[in-house]
This record gives sequence, structure tokens and C-alpha cells, in this order.
Amino acid sequence: MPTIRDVAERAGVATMTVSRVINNSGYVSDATRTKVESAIADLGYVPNMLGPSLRFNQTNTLALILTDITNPFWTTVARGVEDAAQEQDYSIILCNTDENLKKQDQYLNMLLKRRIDGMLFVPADNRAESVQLIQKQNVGVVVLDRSLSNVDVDIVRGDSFGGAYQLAKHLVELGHRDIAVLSGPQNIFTSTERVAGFRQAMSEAGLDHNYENVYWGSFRQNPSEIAERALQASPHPTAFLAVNNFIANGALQSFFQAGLRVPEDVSLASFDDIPAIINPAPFLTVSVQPAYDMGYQATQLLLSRLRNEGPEERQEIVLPTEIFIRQSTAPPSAI
Amino acid sequence: MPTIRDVAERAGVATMTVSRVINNSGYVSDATRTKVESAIADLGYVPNMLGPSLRFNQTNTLALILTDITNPFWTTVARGVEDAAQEQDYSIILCNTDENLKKQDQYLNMLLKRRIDGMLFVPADNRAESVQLIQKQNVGVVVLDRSLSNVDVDIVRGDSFGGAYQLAKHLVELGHRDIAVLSGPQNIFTSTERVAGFRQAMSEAGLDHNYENVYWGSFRQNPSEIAERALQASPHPTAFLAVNNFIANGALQSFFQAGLRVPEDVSLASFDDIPAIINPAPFLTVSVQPAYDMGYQATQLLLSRLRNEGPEERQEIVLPTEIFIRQSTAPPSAI
DNA sequence: CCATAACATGTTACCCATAACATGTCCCTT
DNA sequence: AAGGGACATGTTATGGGTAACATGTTATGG
Repeated sequence: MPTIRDVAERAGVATMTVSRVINNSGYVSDATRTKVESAIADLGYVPNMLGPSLRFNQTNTLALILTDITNPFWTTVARGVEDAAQEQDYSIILCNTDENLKKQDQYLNMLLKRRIDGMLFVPADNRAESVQLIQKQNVGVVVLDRSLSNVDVDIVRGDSFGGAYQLAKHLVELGHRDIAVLSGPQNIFTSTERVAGFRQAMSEAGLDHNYENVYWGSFRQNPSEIAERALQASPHPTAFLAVNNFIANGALQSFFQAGLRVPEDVSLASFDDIPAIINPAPFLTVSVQPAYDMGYQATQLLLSRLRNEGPEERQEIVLPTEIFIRQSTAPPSAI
Repeated sequence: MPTIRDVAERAGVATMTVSRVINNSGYVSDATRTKVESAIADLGYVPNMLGPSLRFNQTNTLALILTDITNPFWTTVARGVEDAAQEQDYSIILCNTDENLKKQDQYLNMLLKRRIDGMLFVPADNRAESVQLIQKQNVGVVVLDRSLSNVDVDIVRGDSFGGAYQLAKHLVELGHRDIAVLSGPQNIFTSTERVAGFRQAMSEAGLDHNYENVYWGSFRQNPSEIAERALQASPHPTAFLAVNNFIANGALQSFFQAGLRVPEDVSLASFDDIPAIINPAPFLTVSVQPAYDMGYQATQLLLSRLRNEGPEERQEIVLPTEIFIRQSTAPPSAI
């Protein structure tokens, strides 16, 4: 691999002059520039970013730490992140934690050793420690999708409360009285927040007796298990609010196995859409978060922080959700 | 940020001793180890990988350059790549080229400047130049999904020919005679290879007169346009073989707009599946490539190359596809 | 014609961790 | 008792680029 020294030697100039040519900085005469450029071309020289990275402690690299890129919601977020980063000449290192704290900590350590400039971070739990660890190392961080209390950190997330409220209200207005929530873990913000939105809608509808109708579970392993549990109630609920798309699809499977038709026998509403190009015939009534924007805006915020620009105080940007009423929800059947 | 020197000073030892403690290399007495470890903890020291990276020209970083992570096929590949990389302590930089050569070249340049150790590369065209550029810079590369002629490079891909052959044969066996291929660009291997598999099946069935029934288009912009063109033939084909999932979904949309039912009026077969967790009620007859394995195996091959292990000669690993016959294909209706 | 600015190029120090080598101690073996 | 291996720690050079500073040249204007 040729270095800037090899180029300088071949062109008969100092390395600094080569550097000026490469970065278009300072004064360089046309004759020198030409000489240097042809030396670069002859040698096939490619500058080594590691030098300046080490010297100035700037790697132009961000990390995106999320639970699982396999979920189309996160895929779309990732695309927003990547696009925003690319516009400003930053690279993205991708990390899947699978909601696994050990894996997450491993990744965080590795990223800190790499001296990445910032992280877009979907924490696997609601502790403050991980974020504080990052901040202590002077690495920028914006938390995605989930809110954390007691931490002074920028957050970009969807309106989980409002989305769940709208979906629950929609089910109530269809005439459902016995509605259950199929939720994720209790220590994850989106789970609890969506449950809270549901409860608010139920309270307002005077259905407080169903306030506790919440089945907690996992976002990942065996997503149909949650719905199976909920179906054991007798009579089973007539409507279900799934807290994310994986849980909704798991529920669909267990409804199918129980011989229940959607929406004739049970209604199902959920969060997050599948892009039309993947699913051309969408069926589920959903509350959709602006996933791409979430990634894009969070990255812009992070990059502005790295430039010491942007708002003084910490931001908690809550993006509005949009409800799409489709075929999976209908009035309850007369018993 | 504390450096190894700060730790050494605080522990009253040489930096080299600290290095030995961190990397568990060489001899260190227990007493010294304890001193150093508490100094590390006190200072919150995190080693800076950039030093050794610069010194030894090894970044423990790979890049995954693909067309669009938004496509679940690529998402799954990406997951395989990431898992394999993580097992061996490598990070993945994600790049979406959108099949855009200019964007691709930009990324390649940026990655070379970063001195990444290797690339998993889905080339946006079938030229040899891009791969040669990478190889000239002494960066490992494994080409994914697409074959390139005239380049000495490892390739891991699915059996596009065989998959298309199987799907076409399936349509023929159902009784279809007028079958069209909805294809991608002519300069992309998977397009041409799948068209070739289709033609082989048609030839064997004595349907050579339909040999040219191929509609070329784009993988990305306006995926329903290809099917629209194909429908203008009169009579229109009774069966369609879409060359990837995006094109298939675009076709479904244009069939719907034309008032054609699938499979009653037209049959549709395609490539690549949507994971069950995303689409619990799969409808399309598809030829499925082992996407996760493709990513996983390619990464393992790349990493073995970086260690100067693995097979002597270049590998072209062709992974078998599996056909899933579902509701989107049926015998042609009597006219 | 000289002071000064603009132009042009060069020199040096620095970032951080570690391989390679150097030095020294202690204990065991013959 | 001497020699040698295992143990323990330290010193130095290295990698590639550029900010900061230094030096020299040419053009401009009063």
C-alpha cells in the first residue's frame, strides 16, 4: 500500500503538499497539483483515514444499535439512518442486540474501543446505565424508539401512547367491550406506554373493569404464545391490541389454529406497517410510526450535536402515528 | 479520555504492562494485574483500537454493500453476515447502493479510505472493474448473489438458474403455455440467469415459441410497470414468472388494477420469500434462496481468506433453492 | 522601490497501542 | 556454583496524515 510519503517522493514534493491537493486546502500551484495528481494515479494511492482519525479522534462513524434488523420496522429506521449519515459522509456500523443485555454490552464496549463518534441506540432495557456509560466516554448518543427516565439524553420516538389510545378507541367504537392487550416485556418503554394508552381509552369509555386485561410476553421468542394465553380466558376477548407487528402475526397464527376468523370472530389491531412493496394486500388495522423519519431525524440530531450545533437542551422528539383501519377489525359478532 | 499512559502512570507501571493486562498476553504478576485493573476502573479507561489499527493495518471491520436493506431478502442476508462477523469480533458497515453505480463507487472509495479488512459486495452491475479496484487495494472481497465473469473472486450466490427452471416447469406442468418473465435489468446476473433457467424449461417443454417472452425492467423504480407492459399483449400470458419479490408485488398490484384475479385469471410465481413472522399467510408460489446462509457462509469464507486459510482456488458457492407451491399458481382457466 | 499581502511549499510534532528487543530476578538442575 | 529457563517489567520505534508553524517567492500598491 502506497502512503502519502510515496506519493510525495514520486511527485518531488512534501507530504503536506500532497495533503493539500487531496483535501483541496491551502495554496497549491497548478503545476504542482498536476504532478501530485498523476503520482496519485500512478501509484493507485488511497488516503488512509486512520491517521487523522487517531490524531484528531474523529472516525466519521456512527453505530446503529437495534434489536433486530429483520423486523421491517427497524429495517426502515435503518434506511433512514443510513441515508442521513451518508449525506454527511458518515458510515454506519450495524449491531443487532436481540434484546439481549449481554450482547448489547458486548457491542457497546466494542464500539467504544473503535472510537465511533456517535450512536443511535435502541436500549434493550430501561436502565440508565448503558446510556451513561456511552456519555461518559464522550460519545454522542440519541436514543431511538424508547424513552428513558433519569437520563439526560436526546430521544426520538413514536407516539406509542397516542397510537395505542387511537387503536383502543377504534375498537371501542366498533362495539368491543372485552379487549385484551398482547404486550411485550414489562421493562420496555413501548410496551408499557402502549398499555397505558390502551388503559386511557378504556377508562374514558367507562370500561375500567377491563383495565387489567394485559398479557405481557416477549418481542422475540414464540410470538404466538401471548395470544394463546389470552385465548384461554372464557369467554375470550372479542378484540386484541397487539403491541407490535411480530406479536400481531403470532396472534394471527394462534387465532388460525384456534379456528377463529379475523375479523368475524375476533378483531386484531396492531402497531407498525409492512411496506406496500413487501405486503401488497395489507390486512391489519395498524397504528403506523414514521419509521424512516425516526431514523433520519435522529441521525440529523445526532450529527448536529457532534458539530456542537442544535438546541441547547436535550430533545425528546415524539413523532405522531397514523392509524390505518383495514379488514382485521370489525364490530363484534352477536353471541 | 484517558489513555494507556494515564493508566500506566496511575498504576506506577509501564504502558506495556498495562497492554499485557488488557490483552492477557505475556507475563504479569497478580499484584501488578490488580493494580492495573483498579487503575483502569478508576479512570474508566477504554482502549483505543485506532492505535493498533493504524500500526498493523487491521481494522476488524467488514463492509456489506448491497442494493437495498429494505428488501427482506437482503435484510436476512445482512443478519447472516452480522452474526458471522460478530462471532469473530468483526464489525459490519452497512451501505445501500440502490443499484446506483455512482453511489456504489462513492461507497467503495470511502470504505477503502477506512482500510476495512474486507467487503461483502453485491455489485450494481456486471463489470469487473469495481471488484478489481477493491482487490488492488489488498482488501478482501466476496461477491454476493451475483456472478461476475473474468474476475478471480470468491462468489456466494443462489441457484438462480435452477430456481427459475423449477418455477417455469411448475407452471408448464399446470398447463400454462403462454408464460412471461417479468425481469429486472439486463446487466444484472440474477435477471439474466433466471431468464435463462426459464428458457431452458420452456425449451424442454417444446415451448420455444415463447422463448422471447421476457419483459426487462428495473428492480427498484415502479415495479408494477413491468407487469403492465406484459399485460398489453393480447391475449395476455396466463402465467408470469417474476424475477424477484418486489417485481412480484408490483405485478400483483397491476393485476388487481386490471381486474385480474390470481390464480383464477393469471398465475404468478416469484423468487424469495417473506419471513413468516412478517407475512403469516404466504400466498405466492416462490423459489426461496437460503438468504441467511448466503450471508453467513460468505462472511465465513471472507474471514477465512483474511486469515490466509481456506481453499486455495477461488470459490463459487451456489446454494440450492427450494420451491414452495402455494395459492398464486393454478391451472389456466378454460377460455 | 519598498512594505505588505497573497501565494507556495516545507518541517515538525502529535495521536495511541504494541511488537520487538532489552534487562533483570528467581529458582531449579546438574 | 554456574548455567539456563521461566517469570516480570521496561524502552523504543512504528504506523499515516495534518495542524501549526516556518520559510521563501511573487505580485500589488502607495
